[in-house]
Amino acid sequence: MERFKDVLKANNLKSTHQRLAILDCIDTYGHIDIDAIYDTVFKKYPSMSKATLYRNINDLISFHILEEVKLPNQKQQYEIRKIPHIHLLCKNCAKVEDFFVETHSLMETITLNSGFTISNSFIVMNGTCKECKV
Amino acid sequence: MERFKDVLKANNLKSTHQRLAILDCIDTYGHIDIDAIYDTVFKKYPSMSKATLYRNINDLISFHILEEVKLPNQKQQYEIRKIPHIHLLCKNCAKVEDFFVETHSLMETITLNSGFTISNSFIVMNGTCKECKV
DNA sequence: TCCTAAATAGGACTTATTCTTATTTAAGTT
DNA sequence: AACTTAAATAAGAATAAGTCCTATTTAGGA
Repeated sequence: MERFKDVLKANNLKSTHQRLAILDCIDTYGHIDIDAIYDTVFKKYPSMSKATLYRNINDLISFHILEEVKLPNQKQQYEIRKIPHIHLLCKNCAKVEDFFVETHSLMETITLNSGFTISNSFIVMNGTCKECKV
Repeated sequence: MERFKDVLKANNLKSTHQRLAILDCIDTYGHIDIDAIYDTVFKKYPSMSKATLYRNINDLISFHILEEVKLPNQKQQYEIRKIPHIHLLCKNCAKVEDFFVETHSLMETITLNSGFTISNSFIVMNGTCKECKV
């Protein structure tokens, strides 16, 4: 929790209960959509309005504290910003797993052949996780 | 246009004017969001309702004739389904470019190290296109 | 403890999407 | 070419998602 206070302070944002609860919730779940955040935080702060949630999500994204996670055929999810990584999505159980892998050579190939200067990438791999395999 | 009639027929879907206009529009633009599709098709068929557009987009996706294109910080776009490819998004001019590149070795690395069985991937590279570079 | 800019609550408002039903149409059959 | 019918559409109601407004509250520095 303290780490989020520091992050907020570093961005001149006040550490309100709502904000901390939102960050804590997203951190706990790893990847979560807006309704699930609302349900979770609402249990702790029943007075919190949806407007507050939406506003905070948007603010935290623009301060690069949160990041969108866009998965195929799913509602948008959110995660705490961390070291660049890709997402593995299990088609069976819908679990989302972070995975750290070097993508430089792929980016280089693309840069060389496309003329694009690539700064960052968003990669989702769709498949079946260990647990769901027979 | 004939090719779309064939695709629809192969899926037992009727070739309505609206459907063909939607497919033609998406094909022309390459990547386009729902409002832009509406504006374009509406010019040709002012009687078309939004419900028809939404219904068709969803149906065409479930028949794998269309695919979602989810880009960072943007409204969802749609494209005609084609050979697997990745998307290059220019941060400057917002242009979306299709790019064909071999991703097997990356997928293999991930499979080996994660235990996931990967079936397909969604890759977006964010950067600056040729034309927007100085 | 005081002060003030920032943040929240709550509801109004707007935009996005889906649902419902009467009407129309594509396309196969005669 | 007319007939038939299941599929598709139009139009608007209904619902869901997201933003805006403003009076009140609060975090956090002095």
